[in-house]
Amino acid sequence: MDKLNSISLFIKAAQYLSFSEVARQRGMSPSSVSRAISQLEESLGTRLFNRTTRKITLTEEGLAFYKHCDRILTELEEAELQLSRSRSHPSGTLRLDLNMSLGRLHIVPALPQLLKSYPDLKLDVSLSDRTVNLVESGIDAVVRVGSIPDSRLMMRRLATVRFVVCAAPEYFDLYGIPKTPQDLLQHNCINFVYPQTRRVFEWIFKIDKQTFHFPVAGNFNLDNAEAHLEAAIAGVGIIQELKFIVAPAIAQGKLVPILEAYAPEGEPITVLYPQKRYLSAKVRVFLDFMQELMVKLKDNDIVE
Amino acid sequence: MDKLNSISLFIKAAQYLSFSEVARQRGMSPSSVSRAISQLEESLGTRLFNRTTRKITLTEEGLAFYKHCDRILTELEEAELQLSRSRSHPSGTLRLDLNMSLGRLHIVPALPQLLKSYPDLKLDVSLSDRTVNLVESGIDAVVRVGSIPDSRLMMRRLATVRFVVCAAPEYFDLYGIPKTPQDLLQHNCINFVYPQTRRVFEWIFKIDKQTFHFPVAGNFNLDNAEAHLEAAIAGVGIIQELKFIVAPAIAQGKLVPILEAYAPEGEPITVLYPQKRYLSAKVRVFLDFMQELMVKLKDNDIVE
DNA sequence: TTTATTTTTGCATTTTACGCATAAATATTG
DNA sequence: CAATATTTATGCGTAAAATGCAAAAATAAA
Repeated sequence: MDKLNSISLFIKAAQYLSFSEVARQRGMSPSSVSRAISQLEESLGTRLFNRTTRKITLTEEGLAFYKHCDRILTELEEAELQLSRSRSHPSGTLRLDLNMSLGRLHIVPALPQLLKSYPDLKLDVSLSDRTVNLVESGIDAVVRVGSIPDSRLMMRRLATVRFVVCAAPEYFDLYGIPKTPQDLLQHNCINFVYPQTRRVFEWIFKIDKQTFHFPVAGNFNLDNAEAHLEAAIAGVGIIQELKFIVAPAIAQGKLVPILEAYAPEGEPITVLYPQKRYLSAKVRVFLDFMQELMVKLKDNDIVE
Repeated sequence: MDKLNSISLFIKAAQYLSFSEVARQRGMSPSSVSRAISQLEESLGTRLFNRTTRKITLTEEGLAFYKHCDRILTELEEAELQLSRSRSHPSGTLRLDLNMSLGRLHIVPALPQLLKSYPDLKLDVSLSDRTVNLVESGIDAVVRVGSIPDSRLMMRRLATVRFVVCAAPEYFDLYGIPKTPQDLLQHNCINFVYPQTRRVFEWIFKIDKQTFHFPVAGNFNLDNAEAHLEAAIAGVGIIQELKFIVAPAIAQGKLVPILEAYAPEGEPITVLYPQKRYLSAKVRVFLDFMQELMVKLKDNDIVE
């Protein structure tokens, strides 16, 4: 018999001074109660009840133990209650690591709304694109753009974001508008370099439903997506960039999209979080928040 | 797995952040630890650890639960420690019910010594000769003189006390000294009446190794042993009384014993206490105290 | 890239718990 | 005072649970 259960039975027995009554209330046989208490006494090495075949009374030691244990069980219940509360009511610190660009441009601006909805929630947000160890770093959720290698983490695919090829209208005025991917070879294409691997991002196009990786040339390499954007706005050259990065500039007429017929499959926007079972409230709430945010972005035609 | 054990394992795991280490320390297999924690999480409905196959870290909820439970387990240990202390170190109130005469004349005067030896001990003493229900009345031990009907109580026979026939020297000066029990029929014998049953105590003698009950006559009946004694000292008549009652008066020459050759078997002095298992420290200490007291009485030839 | 460590899971075995029937003892009731 | 009913304790057979081992999966370290 579970010691904690024995103690719980002991407490009831001490209150009702009857094993049978406890047995009735707990839906078990009187013999089980009797045995449970006996074993508890054995393990404590102390007799808790004085017994006759018809009556039991607490020994002095039993009374002392009862007072202790009553409080202990209450505290344990409180501890469990707090857990179940934190399960339904998000609180504590939610630690996030967000894709640099998506985070800065779209998620972080929306996060105050999340805090407003859950006043007990605190946020600890980092922006990066590296692979983080959720377990070690204590991070609760990670948002990434692009395909993710398999891991033991839970993944939820939120949306797809397309690549857009574009440049400043001034650039096109000077050098003309490419009509096919091949035309890009005659243009100054600003390459993006992955900060981690230092490898140059290969432009992608879809021609007749087939996807092609397309090395392009240029005199300006950058390893930061927003600097990449700024360079294009400045008229340095053409870029292929994720739509959520260039969308505001396009809307403002600072950039003009081209080659839309050759747009490749988009990249997935994914949120990763530890284990599925017993998802904590704060992570659950963040997942919902991201879903809603994606709906808004979809409405604005920024993601799909 | 016992929930309390699971919690204990959880606490160790939270401290070492390793199931294997806990398993080593507790001499069990890592799989058991893993399963115990999993089941605890299941029962709480909350994930306590973030896991990889090589590392575990506490979740925020796990940390909160850890803080709670660490204290709870400590308190439980304290409760058990207190029990084991009270088992070895007598404290609390020792409730006694003592035979009226033996209690008043010999036990109560010695009890201060017991209190001196165990400063944490309190005494609650009643003097009576009735049959008491130890369980219901909450009495820890009862001292009785005379044979005891079988019961579920533990009995320890401490000594035997003889009956003594005696009277004041002034009485014998007036009426002569009886030489045989039969001679008593010519004397004024003060009868003792049992207060409960109102039956007259029948004098007992041993003649040629045979015990005889012997109704004697008199004009003075009493239901109190010490009043009985006082009446004899006053020279009213002859009494047959327990030795521990008359011994001081005999020692002082106030009473003179007679018919010692016919002295019957004595009455047992018995201490009764509940159940044998897990005898509480205070009762154990009282039993020892009574043994010692009886040794002294034996040395003074008051009991045998 | 290889090695070693750590968590997890399936499986066979041992241990433990549970309820029933029964015994023992004692309040309660007529 | 006797009969009845209630309560605790125990033996026993069955059912459930825990345990350790072996092996798998995954990852940190070398």
